[in-house]
Amino acid sequence: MSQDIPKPRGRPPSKIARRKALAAAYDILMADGFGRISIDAVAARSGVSKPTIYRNWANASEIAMAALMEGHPDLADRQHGSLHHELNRQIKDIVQAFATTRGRQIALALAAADPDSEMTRAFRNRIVLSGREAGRQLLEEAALRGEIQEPSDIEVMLDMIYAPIFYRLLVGHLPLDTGFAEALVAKAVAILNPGTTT
Amino acid sequence: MSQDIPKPRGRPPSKIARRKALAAAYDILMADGFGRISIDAVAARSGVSKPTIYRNWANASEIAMAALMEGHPDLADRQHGSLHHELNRQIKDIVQAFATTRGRQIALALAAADPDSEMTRAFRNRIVLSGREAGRQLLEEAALRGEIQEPSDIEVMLDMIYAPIFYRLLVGHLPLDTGFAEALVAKAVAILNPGTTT
Amino acid sequence: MSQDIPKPRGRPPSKIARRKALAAAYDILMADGFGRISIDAVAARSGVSKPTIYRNWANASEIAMAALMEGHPDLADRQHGSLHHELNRQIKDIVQAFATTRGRQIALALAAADPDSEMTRAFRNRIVLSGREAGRQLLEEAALRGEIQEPSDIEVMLDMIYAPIFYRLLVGHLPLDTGFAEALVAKAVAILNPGTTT
Amino acid sequence: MSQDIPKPRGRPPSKIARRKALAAAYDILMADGFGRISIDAVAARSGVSKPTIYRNWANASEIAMAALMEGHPDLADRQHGSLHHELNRQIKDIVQAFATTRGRQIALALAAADPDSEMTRAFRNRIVLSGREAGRQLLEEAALRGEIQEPSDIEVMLDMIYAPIFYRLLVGHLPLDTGFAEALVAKAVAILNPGTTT
DNA sequence: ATATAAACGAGACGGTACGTCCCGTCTTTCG
DNA sequence: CGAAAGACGGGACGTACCGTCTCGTTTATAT
Repeated sequence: MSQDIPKPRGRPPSKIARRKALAAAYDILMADGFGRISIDAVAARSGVSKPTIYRNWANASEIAMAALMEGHPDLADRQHGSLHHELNRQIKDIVQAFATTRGRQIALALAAADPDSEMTRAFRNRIVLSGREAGRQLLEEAALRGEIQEPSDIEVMLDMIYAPIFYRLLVGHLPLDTGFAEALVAKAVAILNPGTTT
Repeated sequence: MSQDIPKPRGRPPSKIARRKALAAAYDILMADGFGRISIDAVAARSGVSKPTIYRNWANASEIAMAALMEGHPDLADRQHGSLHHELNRQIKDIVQAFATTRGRQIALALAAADPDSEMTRAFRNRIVLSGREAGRQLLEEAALRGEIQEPSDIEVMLDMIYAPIFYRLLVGHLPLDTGFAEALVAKAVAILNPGTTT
Repeated sequence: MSQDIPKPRGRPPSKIARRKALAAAYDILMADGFGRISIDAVAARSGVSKPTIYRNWANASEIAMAALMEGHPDLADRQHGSLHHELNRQIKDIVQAFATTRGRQIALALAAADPDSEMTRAFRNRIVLSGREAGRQLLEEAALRGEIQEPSDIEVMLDMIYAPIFYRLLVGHLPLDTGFAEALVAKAVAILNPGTTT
Repeated sequence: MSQDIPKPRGRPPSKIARRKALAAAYDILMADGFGRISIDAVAARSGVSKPTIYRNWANASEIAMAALMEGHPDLADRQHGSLHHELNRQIKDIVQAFATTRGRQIALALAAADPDSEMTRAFRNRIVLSGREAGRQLLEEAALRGEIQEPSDIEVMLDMIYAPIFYRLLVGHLPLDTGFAEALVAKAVAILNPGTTT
């Protein structure tokens, strides 16, 4: 039961223009940082006109988020292994993905974005919360396997695992590295599996 | 042991101007939000001239952070009680302090600030990390009392306790309320005191 | 033999904005003088934005000169009569045109202008030197009629006739009036037609 | 013929400060031009404080004029010779003095100055009109010697001789050089001494 | 084929804010 | 007690982007 929209009359939106704008935005983000992105800069660098950019995105934050979402690595490729092992692998991946220029730009983009925007919600879900959701699955499966008890307050638990990554990235008081990732996972597993001593 | 700085020669900086500018900046933050603060707006609202503002702060972010630091509640007034009780009290205070317009502006200001600026470091230490440092003291004292073991990886532990507050504030996926604070503390104590079941 | 300029692509410059800015600049010149003109003042008075003004003129001097050129009376309407008569009429016209607020602003604008600017050259030719060029024609025609000899050093001769007007205007040591104009022409004719006694 | 002012009461103004300010102003004029002089710049370069400068001069134009008057060459050292010879010598001196950076700054200073200021009048008389007054003396003496007739309209005559120098300096349509000086003098003498053919 | 409609680039528009410079004044300390 | 030092309110500078708008052009569908 496909939707019955009559084919639009005029010239269709150019996907080439869209792609060129996104590529230029991404380049600017990597080269100069989120604070230097602007519609004018994207237009100048991409050769796409400002009105066309505004037809696709509402402001500079949105095109930045769109550029950061494009080609975002999917960290959800789960495999079989112990919870500790799987969580360790995932957290390390996320930490590595965020401990880059790109990660910093992601954090800045999220902070600057209009929290009520549709694009912001999509960005938040696709980039910031996707790892957290994958983590929820890991926990639920581990509980099904009987590896851990069904955790109470799972939302809080997930925040305690995934928030520190974002926190170190933004606050910058301590490094965001593999050692941190391992220690974080160890602590998390200690709560989930109270038998083990930290 | 007073420092032997020779008295400065010229007209001293006007503390009145400083105060007026900070007050205007604070008002703008509360009324319109961090994204709408600007040197022009602060100058217009305060009656303080733009050059004078620039003599005191380097840009709009800095005066915003300064305004948010001024009169910041000191959450470090420790008392005696069990770790759980004290931590609960402190986290609830912080959550209440941040679950306001002001808290949101603090998070935005920190995210937008130049991470290498002196003012940013001061802001981070005074506002974002001060609660975390007080928490470190609580943990260390509890260990001395034998209430908990000396926690390994204390930095990661502290991040797991304090990061989720900031995380919910910025990401906004779940509410930042008293229930959350209690659950957070319960989880933290469970790690620190492995005898108890979650 | 029309030029083959391809039609310009984008939105055409608004002639209304241009006109409004020039009118405001002219008003300021007449009311407050050249020393008080500024891009900010022109923008405020005209309702035209500063960037638009900068798109049309490089600085305050240029818009002042442009405003003074607009609607400048053409003093070159020659008629038939003796050299003395025609020169007298022309010099009197110029003196009258310059012995006003507008004349004073013209002198100030020329003195303050960047001497290498294109606009300055146009202004100089249209306003300051146009009378001098008309004078050159009068002299050449009088020589053709045999009324005077072909004057040697005609450039110096023209300077001697037209410089004193500008000189009195700027230096202000003596009035710029009709009597002066007549005496000036009498002297000039005396050089050109050496038969007559001064 | 000393004036009878009662001796001033307090500490006399520092002539050293005055001199340092004037020297700095002169340096700026020569190095950067009239358009770049400012009280701030003079204060910074001279080490003299702004209030002290304001005690001596009313604004930047005045200190510029004062600096240009200081050490101004006196072109009035008359000698004996024919009018043509003496006038030629003087005009050449003036042209040489004005055909320099300094000459251009003098013209700009005069154009920008408040025409009603006392300092402006002094500057005008000392710098711009002093040559003209010396020229008047040359003419009067030549008339006494019977070398020329007593010229009618001597003010206009003087303007015709001295205005073209200033005119070429400011308008810049033709060079200000020795050839011009000689042609100018030749024309002038031709009027004053109608016997000779131009 | 030929309208017609929509998206395109180019580019000017009014507007806001930037960060700097200089003005002329005022307040404080020093010699 | 005047000079020096230096901050003050004020105002203009020239630039960068904003988001909108008018153009003339191009590309597609519908007649």
